[in-house]
Amino acid sequence: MKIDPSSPADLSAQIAAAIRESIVGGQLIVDERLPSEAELADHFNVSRPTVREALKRLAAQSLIRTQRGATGGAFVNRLSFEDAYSQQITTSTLLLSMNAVSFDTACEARYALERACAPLSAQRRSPDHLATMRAEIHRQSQPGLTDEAFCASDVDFHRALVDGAGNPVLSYQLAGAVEAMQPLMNMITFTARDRAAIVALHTRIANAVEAQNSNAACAALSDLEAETRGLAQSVFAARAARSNVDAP
Amino acid sequence: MKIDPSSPADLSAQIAAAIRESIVGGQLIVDERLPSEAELADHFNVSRPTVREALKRLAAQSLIRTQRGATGGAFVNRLSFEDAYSQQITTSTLLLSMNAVSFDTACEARYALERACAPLSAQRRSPDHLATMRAEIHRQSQPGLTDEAFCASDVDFHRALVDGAGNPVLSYQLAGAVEAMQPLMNMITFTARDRAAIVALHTRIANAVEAQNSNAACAALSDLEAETRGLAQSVFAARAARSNVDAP
DNA sequence: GACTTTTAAATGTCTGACAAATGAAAATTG
DNA sequence: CAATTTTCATTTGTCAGACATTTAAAAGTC
Repeated sequence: MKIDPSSPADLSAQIAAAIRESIVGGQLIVDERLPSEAELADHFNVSRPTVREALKRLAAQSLIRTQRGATGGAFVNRLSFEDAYSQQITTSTLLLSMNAVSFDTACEARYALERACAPLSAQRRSPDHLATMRAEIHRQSQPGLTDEAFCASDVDFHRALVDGAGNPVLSYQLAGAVEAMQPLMNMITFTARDRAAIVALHTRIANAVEAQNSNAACAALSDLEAETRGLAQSVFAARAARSNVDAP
Repeated sequence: MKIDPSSPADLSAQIAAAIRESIVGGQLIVDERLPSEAELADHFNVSRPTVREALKRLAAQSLIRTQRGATGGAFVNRLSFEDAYSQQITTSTLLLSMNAVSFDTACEARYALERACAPLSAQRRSPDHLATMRAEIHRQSQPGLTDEAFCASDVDFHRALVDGAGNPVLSYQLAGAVEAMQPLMNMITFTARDRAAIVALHTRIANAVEAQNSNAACAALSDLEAETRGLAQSVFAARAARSNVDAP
């Protein structure tokens, strides 16, 4: 592990990269203890604050964890699915909100991915997943539900569908696609009729999954995609028309 | 933006979380300049090194960038697709390598997701994507190619397939699934016969995509999945048998 | 032997300082 | 006056040294 002191890049960034390579490359294994900050500072010929900045960078990516005390130090962290989920969601959400990704593009990606899960979910879904889907459908039918609560329930419904596939890697990959859509969906006002249509489609999906009919599930998902995109389009069109009148 | 000095969590972690919330929540917009380190230290009642550790955490997630000089400082960063890709790949790779995810589980997820892209790719692929796929197939047919180069070419082929869908969000989501498999694939030794079978399947996929036949593309992908899983199974079985003899 | 105290090692934080980069203002020059 | 150069203030990057806090192991005590 070497760094180049004459490089224009920050020393702490270089050190973080060097250690990261060692972890990704397998030279440092899970739960192994890194040298102490003082030893690292010595090794890289930098000061302790610089080493600390490097370690904080790695901690931010959940690559290491630190522990105080006599036997403390920095340890290579086992990246849990949970940590990976939340990183994935944060990244996806920011990516969509900061890059003027159109609603259609995000929606298309999300439903394409969900249709990839549907056959597996239809095949393997547990009673638990079905129960969650039914419960969320019921919640969505309640009158007086705020738009945000409706969207949150929508996310939970789709998560149950994805988790039903019983493949944690798939669940992880889909987490970003499903959750990152929520802020976009929150921009939509759902009328009672819109909600009824969505609930009906959710019911079709749940029925298809329960009947282990993957074709029907995919078809229902496609219809839901069309419904969602149409809904968004009319909302955005109305908004654009209004702003044209307000500020000609 | 407030922090709790009596909390057991690191101050730098708390400060990072507070700023992150402001970015994700939209209080800080892209390219906006954060207060200087000295001002932040003042605001949070901590020292500058502590603030710096917090900022490095955010920089590690590409949430901010820093610039030196008179008008320098920390700026909210527009998360580029490129940055998001590489974060996604790092996270996915570590998740697979650290969590004893079976080859089958990872493989199933990957091909399920690719089949989600295939219809869109068949519909929209540009001549460029087709050319890349053909070129990689040609490279894979070269004798004397190392196993690692073969795997790298495999990844490039599949990336072209995914990018053919013309949906950057989909490409981003798939990047992790495709690239994270490479280390697992690298554990396999490909015989000439294995390679021929894979090249034949790749050709079938490319032909189907060129003919805009999404059903054929999905079918070929399913066959490739079966081929890959079978291959991995026999390799791992042979390895297990050998180690049983070596160390009874 | 069980309990308490001490101690050493490690991270967490602070203070103060200097170096280096950088853009803007001021001074200089044609 | 315009163009160029110089100066300068601001800000991040780095360093050195110190103290606080936490933690587990070692030493001491009953």
